[in-house]
Amino acid sequence: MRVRAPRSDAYHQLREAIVSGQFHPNERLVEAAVAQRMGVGRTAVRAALVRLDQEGLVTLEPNRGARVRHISDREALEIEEVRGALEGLLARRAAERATADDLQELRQVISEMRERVERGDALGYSELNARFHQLIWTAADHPTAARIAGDLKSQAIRFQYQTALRPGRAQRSLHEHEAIFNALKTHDPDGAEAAMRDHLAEVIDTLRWAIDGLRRGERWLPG
Amino acid sequence: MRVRAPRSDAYHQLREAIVSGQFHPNERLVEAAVAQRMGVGRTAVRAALVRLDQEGLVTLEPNRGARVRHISDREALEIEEVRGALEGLLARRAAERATADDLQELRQVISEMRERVERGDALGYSELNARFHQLIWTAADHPTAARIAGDLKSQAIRFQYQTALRPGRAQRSLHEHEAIFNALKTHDPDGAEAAMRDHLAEVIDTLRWAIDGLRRGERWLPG
DNA sequence: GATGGCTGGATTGTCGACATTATTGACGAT
DNA sequence: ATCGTCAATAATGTCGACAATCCAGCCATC
Repeated sequence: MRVRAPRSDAYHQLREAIVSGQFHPNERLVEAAVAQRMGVGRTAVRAALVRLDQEGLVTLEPNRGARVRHISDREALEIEEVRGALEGLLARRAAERATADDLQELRQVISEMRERVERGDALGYSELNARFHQLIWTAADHPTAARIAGDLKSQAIRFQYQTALRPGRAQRSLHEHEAIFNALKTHDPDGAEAAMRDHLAEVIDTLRWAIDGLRRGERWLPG
Repeated sequence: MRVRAPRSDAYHQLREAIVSGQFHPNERLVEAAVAQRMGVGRTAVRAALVRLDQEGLVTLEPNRGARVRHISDREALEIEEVRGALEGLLARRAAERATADDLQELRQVISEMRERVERGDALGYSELNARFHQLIWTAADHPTAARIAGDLKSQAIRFQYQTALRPGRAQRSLHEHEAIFNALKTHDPDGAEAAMRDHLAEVIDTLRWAIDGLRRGERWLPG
């Protein structure tokens, strides 16, 4: 088995840079500049841009180059809706086929989440949140749904803080996750899907609120 | 407004060729050959292949070139499951916001479908089926979900005959579509989603059956 | 006969050069 | 001042050539 080149390849490097926010939305990505910055040829950058365009992280206009894709508020909500539908499916499947090991790991994550909430560590909670969902994807064993859900998550990443850091959100989120876990534990597909959909519906509501708030000029971020 | 170049571009041409079955699954796509066939340069073909790879119609292995992606039976089922989830969402939204015009068009399609079923025109029915779903996407006004559902449909196209031409399938399919339409007509989101999910679940069952049948050597296609 | 390395042909990957296309800013006419 | 024209510049799009890689068939060896 061959170990893949760590991350010298342009696609992963550029993808990481975009997802981690090193480029602003709508920022232009000039091929030559990007190529130099990552120490690869322009050819590789071009290929990466095409992929990222198809993936929705970049927009590519003929003869006008590439920009980091700007996700509108409306689109962010759409993305979360689709994620809700997909994660519902994944939760259902996970409830059907989760192994004892899967459940054990999930239990652990839940308990760590509880801890983080108690000490008010919203960022740590957010990481565990991601981990929780990923464990479900693994248990569900449904590559098609998982791949699409992953792509969507990357696109919406810019909005995650607007929900995660909302005061009081973590507590409710924890309850929702516990409900999901309980359904998985008892291998209850309908329950798991319903709990997951409830959860994502809450996220969407929170996001909608946050967006409306921002639009009205409200400021709630620390600092 | 600018009219886009009809289809001289490699991506659309190649995509069309693959979706319409001019290349077999697993067939190798040699860049030079494809380029010549479509009268474009190798560069354009390369770009097209990268896009199609990301889109799931082609697999691209480093240094080993491109092949038409072979969708396994298992994956076809997965794709239909995801489509079910997405189309459920779309149906829900369509029920919420379908205009009188949308409903009028849908009514028309349904009545043509009825006609086709009566005269046993399975292929004509299949076309109307596609049209029906597309009208729902339009009414739902949800670009994100519609785009993804469209991509999935392209991937699974090879399997559509295995359900559509199954004897007796058309009648039941018609009933299911009528149920969906009734829910849309009364602006009943829950009902529309449920009806759509039932419909896709039936499709999946049929597909599962067809696959098992083929595996046992059964032949049911005309000719 | 099976195994393992070698070689030639075919194919993909990359680079640099150049053509094509947008964009910017200056300049002059109205 | 405003608009349109036009040249200068910067970036993208395309091509051909070459390097790197893979693969099939051949041959020597056991």
